[in-house]
Amino acid sequence: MQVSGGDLQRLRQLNSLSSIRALRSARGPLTLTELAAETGLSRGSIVDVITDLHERGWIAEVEPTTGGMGRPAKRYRFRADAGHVLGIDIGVNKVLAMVTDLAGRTVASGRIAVDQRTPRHDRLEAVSRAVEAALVAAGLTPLDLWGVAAGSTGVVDREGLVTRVQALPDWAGVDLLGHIGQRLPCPITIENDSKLAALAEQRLGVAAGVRDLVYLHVGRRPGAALIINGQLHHGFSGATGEVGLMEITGWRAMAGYLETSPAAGDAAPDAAAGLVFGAARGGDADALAAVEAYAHHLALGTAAMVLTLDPELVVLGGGFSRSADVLLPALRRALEPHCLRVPEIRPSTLGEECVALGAACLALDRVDERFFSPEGSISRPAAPQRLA
Amino acid sequence: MQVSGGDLQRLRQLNSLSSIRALRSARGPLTLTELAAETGLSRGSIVDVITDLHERGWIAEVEPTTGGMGRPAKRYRFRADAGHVLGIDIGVNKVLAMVTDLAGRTVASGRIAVDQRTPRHDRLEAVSRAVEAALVAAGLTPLDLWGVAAGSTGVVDREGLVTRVQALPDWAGVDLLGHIGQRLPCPITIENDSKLAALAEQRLGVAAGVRDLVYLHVGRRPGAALIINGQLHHGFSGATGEVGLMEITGWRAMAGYLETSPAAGDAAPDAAAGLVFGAARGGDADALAAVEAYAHHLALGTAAMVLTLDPELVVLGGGFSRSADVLLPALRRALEPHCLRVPEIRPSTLGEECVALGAACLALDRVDERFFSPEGSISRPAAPQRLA
DNA sequence: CGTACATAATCAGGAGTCCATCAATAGTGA
DNA sequence: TCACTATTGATGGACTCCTGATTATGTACG
Repeated sequence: MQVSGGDLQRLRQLNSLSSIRALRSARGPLTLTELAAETGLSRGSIVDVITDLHERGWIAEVEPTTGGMGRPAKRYRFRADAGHVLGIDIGVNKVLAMVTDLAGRTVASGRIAVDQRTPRHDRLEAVSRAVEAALVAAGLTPLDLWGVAAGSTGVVDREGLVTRVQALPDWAGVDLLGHIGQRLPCPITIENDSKLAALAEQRLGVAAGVRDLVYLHVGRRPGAALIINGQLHHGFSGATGEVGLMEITGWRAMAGYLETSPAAGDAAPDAAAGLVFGAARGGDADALAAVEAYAHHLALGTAAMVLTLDPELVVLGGGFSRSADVLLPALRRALEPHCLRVPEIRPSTLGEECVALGAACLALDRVDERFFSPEGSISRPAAPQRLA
Repeated sequence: MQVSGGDLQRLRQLNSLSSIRALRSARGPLTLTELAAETGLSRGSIVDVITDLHERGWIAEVEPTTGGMGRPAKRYRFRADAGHVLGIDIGVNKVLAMVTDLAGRTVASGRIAVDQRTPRHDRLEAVSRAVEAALVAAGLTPLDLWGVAAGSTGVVDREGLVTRVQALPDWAGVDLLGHIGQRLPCPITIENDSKLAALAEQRLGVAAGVRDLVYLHVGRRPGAALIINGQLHHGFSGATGEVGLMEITGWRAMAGYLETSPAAGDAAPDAAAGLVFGAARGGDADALAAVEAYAHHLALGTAAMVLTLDPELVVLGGGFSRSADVLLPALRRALEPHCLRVPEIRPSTLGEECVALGAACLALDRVDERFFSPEGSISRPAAPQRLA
């Protein structure tokens, strides 16, 4: 939107950008003719632009195909391996660092188990070691990273400070930006974990391409996140999707219906829900009642968000979403009386790596803003110069 | 974002755009030197661009100022009168059509009183006559309009169809797009009235420049609208801000606390609220209790939206906002127990023209997209050619 | 094996836009 | 009337893009 004209170099820069965009979003490599058609530029100009991009290391040539009529065309692809980003999930039970290339493909990862009682210092230490391991596995140094994003439980404000945490006793106020920034000299973003999971689902998962969605994290600690107009909605102080704080939704205690159900027997709290969902699947009356009660309260908070935003889709993520076959129909039934139109509800597909994946997506978004947007400066690439 | 390179004309187009943007957002007229500084272009290029725009009728020259040192500079301004848009408020009690220029200044308006029982056909007829009157007053013909937007009660879907109305018995399903389009040959947008009021407040009113806000329409029929990331949030089916549909908020009946309060005496329902707010202002216990009860329920729905979105601001509009001195503190108190952070709350400032003004803003946004955005085509202006 | 055909790459000429520079112009103030 | 100041106007050079013609490199077929 804010494109601000300029001189001839600027025009060349814009055309380089269209070419890179075309190559990035294309399925496979493209010929010069295809690129000309895609960008609307003439053939001669495309040749100029592409040779320039090739020299600067942004794109690579691919073997031409044989067997067609006429002279085989040179083919070019975007060099997704020209740079890498790091996505970090700082969870309650694990720390997962994941290196991806510029196309978002996972290259390597490092994972360290922790638990709810791991003290702050040790958890931060685990972050450093997981990052280290992922970098070693990918054969990269911190200097090769173009961006980093990390997800943490709790409310994360605009400055990257964790302001409010329930799951971890000593985690509030932790300066993740500072801790990670000490080790990695590149742009860093900190974000709430549910928000990153939502982003991952919208980019790579079950909500691919959906512009407005509500992500529900169903688990022992419920959460929610919003994607509005294709973008993560952060909110003024980072506290979006916190409808669970309203007492009348009953979100704070609703997991108790599952954990204290007779169907759970005397299983440990973190195993109870799975048992109850299993029993409900088998038709157990107690279990069905517990799921019904849980869904009733989940629906109260969900309805508040759905009625507010009128989203296209609701995505069910988090631990309990493994039992979506039981939970999803119950939730839909419980939503009916509240909503004008109950949106489609889909269970998450990305599994337990979704937060780290979402973090990588966010880091890639920042890279896009810096290098691949008209406001950015592909003409003066900071990192890729080192390719040459 | 989607700027797609191109040839030399394209560059000129982008530079024309920056110049027009600079002139539009400037306080007064600008000299060529100021324009060069603003756009980053060289002096010579600015001369080219500006003479071109001048010939095409987009800008006008103003008298040079005398009294300064050196040769007096030519000064140019954007011709806000190069085009006009129309904003229409199709309300329960009135139809208001308002002609504004491209800067959003009201040029003329037409207004026709109706009431809740006016049948559909007559209300549509009133729309036509109000538009006619506004155009006559402005000295324009339908061909001079570059865009129209109209606001109606009820849920408005993406196709401009009014799908769900409570206030007007026979209004559901009305084809406003068709009715207006028959008379006015230009792009037309239909939108919900509260949404337009919210937009007006964000552009011209008390929320100027705020990116995320919740607009509360407090009146006999409550409503809400959202502005997210600086843009009106329409939602998948147009039904955003409908938290009042949740029974537990009590929005459907909360106006009853005011209308049936002993402090209202036996005033007519539409006058009761004003009396009660007045009595509350004077300290009457019954009235205070009624306001408290009203605010309690208003806060339930508001909290749902605030917790979902974490907006920077809540704007209080609609009829009851005239009593914001009483209602606003009560609402803030009632929100406290629900919210992490109670956002700032401000009463609306635009008065009863706000829906029509918001409609004009929306129509202007569409004009901006068509003419003044990189995706648009200022190079091939449809309407302004007729200036010459 | 050689020729016809199809597609791609390359090159040259021409046009449009922007920039830097310098002289000319129109005011002010002594 | 004469300096001083800031703007205007004009010229040449550099860059990018487009068009059209020419050359290169593969397949198909007699």
